[in-house]
Amino acid sequence: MHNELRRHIEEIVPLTDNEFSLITSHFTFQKFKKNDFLIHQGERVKHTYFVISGLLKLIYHDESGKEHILSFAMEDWWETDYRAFYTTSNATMSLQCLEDTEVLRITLEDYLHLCTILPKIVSFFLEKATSGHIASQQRILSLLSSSAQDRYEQLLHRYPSLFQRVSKTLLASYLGVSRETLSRLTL
Amino acid sequence: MHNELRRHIEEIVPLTDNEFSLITSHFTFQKFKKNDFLIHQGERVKHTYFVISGLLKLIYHDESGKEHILSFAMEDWWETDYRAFYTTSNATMSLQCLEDTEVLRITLEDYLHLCTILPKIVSFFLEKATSGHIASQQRILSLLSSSAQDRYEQLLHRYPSLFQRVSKTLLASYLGVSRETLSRLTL
DNA sequence: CGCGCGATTGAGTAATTTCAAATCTAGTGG
DNA sequence: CCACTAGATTTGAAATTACTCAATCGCGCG
Repeated sequence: MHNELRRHIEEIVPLTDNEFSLITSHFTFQKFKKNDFLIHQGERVKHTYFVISGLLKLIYHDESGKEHILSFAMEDWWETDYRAFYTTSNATMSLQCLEDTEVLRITLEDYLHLCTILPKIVSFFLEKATSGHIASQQRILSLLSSSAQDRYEQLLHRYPSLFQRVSKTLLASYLGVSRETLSRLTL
Repeated sequence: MHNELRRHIEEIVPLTDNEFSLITSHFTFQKFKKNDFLIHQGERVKHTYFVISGLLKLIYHDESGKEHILSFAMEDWWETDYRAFYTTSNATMSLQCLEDTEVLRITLEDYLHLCTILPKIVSFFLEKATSGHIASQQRILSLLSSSAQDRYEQLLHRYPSLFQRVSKTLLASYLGVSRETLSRLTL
């Protein structure tokens, strides 16, 4: 069950068996059922999660109770409320399962410890943080400059499997439009 | 003129004089006039820029010619078209001066070289990439869940100096609304 | 067969955009 | 000191777009 993690890390930095067991010793395996919460808005965020299988949504409930989707997290994705995780504070978002999901989780303490004893993993995390930053910028760009129509097409082109795995209602709240508006788009 | 960079890096990782001169040898100082372009949409992106003084805007011109502002970059900020920079490809955005601006620039080659010979700088860049990622997520969150009104207040609360330094038109295109709409908001 | 969930459709309402005109402001030269 | 201009901001009004609320449709499952 750790093989996915090794393959994933080795796409960026090669590892010896010893290094990899050093890594796995910092992670804990955990299983969740559909609809379970990994992170609850308002509560302390202790972990970052690496998704082995399944699907998560990172969501924010605004004052009026409406749900906004910041991101989906599927196989090989890292997800958490990063702001809360790195500052050891309370979550402004929730992280919830859309399917039964298996993850590896790591605490901030273990994350920092791992970076100390295995410096090359820092390069890996840098690569991940960078690509995450780039992806977020692209998302901002599309929110600012593209119509809901175009954003929908971009999303489905990039992650075709989402169309199969999640409801239109959820896609709408990722795109930032009401489900009725999404429904009226002509593909 | 490199002192700003040293102070900035040492907020995250301490440096010896030798280490710092190693760093500066990888950067080049450059001055720009107001309205100059550091990056032109469509052209190759060779550098990441550290802003010593002045103010930049990272913008995207859509098909209809409308300008969208992804980010402002002021003193101590790092900015570039990151996607294009890391993949050595052409810019989808432009980076332009709103004021006379002084920067230190580094190429991807020098960036990677520096990471090799000075591993502790990787931790610094990781910290920057992480906080950049978090900031982008917060921006997405506010685009999805807050009214233009609230976003405007959040922006001015977070960066009060922007109100002095840039026109309302630019703030509007950062917030994702027309300048007329911004003008009609009651503060 | 009927229930329940998600998706769609309709109609009225609210918010934003667009285009145009008017106003304000800072800097310039007489 | 004042008039003038260029650029930025504000205001007005029509047109577009998206939202909300409600009703209907479609489909899988007990």
